[in-house]
Amino acid sequence: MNHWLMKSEPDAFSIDDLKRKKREAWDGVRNYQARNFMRDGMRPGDKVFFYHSNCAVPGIVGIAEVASDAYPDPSQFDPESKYFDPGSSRDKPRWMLVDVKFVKKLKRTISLDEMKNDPALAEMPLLRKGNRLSVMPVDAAHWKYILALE
DNA sequence: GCCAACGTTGGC
DNA sequence: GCCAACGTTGGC
Repeated sequence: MNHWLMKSEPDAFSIDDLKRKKREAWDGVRNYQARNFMRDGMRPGDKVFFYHSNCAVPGIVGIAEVASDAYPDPSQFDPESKYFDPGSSRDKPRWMLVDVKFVKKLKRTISLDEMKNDPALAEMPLLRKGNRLSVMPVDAAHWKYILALE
């Protein structure tokens, strides 16, 4: 089983939104590397750190679980959607997504600041300078370590 | 709101 | 295939 981290802006979709809806199609990813992680790396049952970005205290706020295999992101075909991609087609869909389901909220936010200041986490992809990926893998060791911080 | 660090696009 | 221009992400 693999572990992941997925970013979301809480103003757009927060951990509380996922808790309320229980399950959500993770649409709108328009980065090839992030797509490849979802398409090629994720399997149902994989665990996910839910990360809030672009907010007062960015950090890990909860845990989710991959709830489907990857399938074409419907929003790429919808001209009304802001995620519409005229370069994609139903024959050859460019963008894939997975469903994720709510597992739990952490008792507290494991903030980006805290992780940045922890030498044990220095090698996390999340903390690499300039990393803007919204979907990325998490080492099993880092996963375990962060859970213990809660 | 600013801007650094990217990724993508398109002219050549 | 290079690279300048442009758009986006996301911390601050």
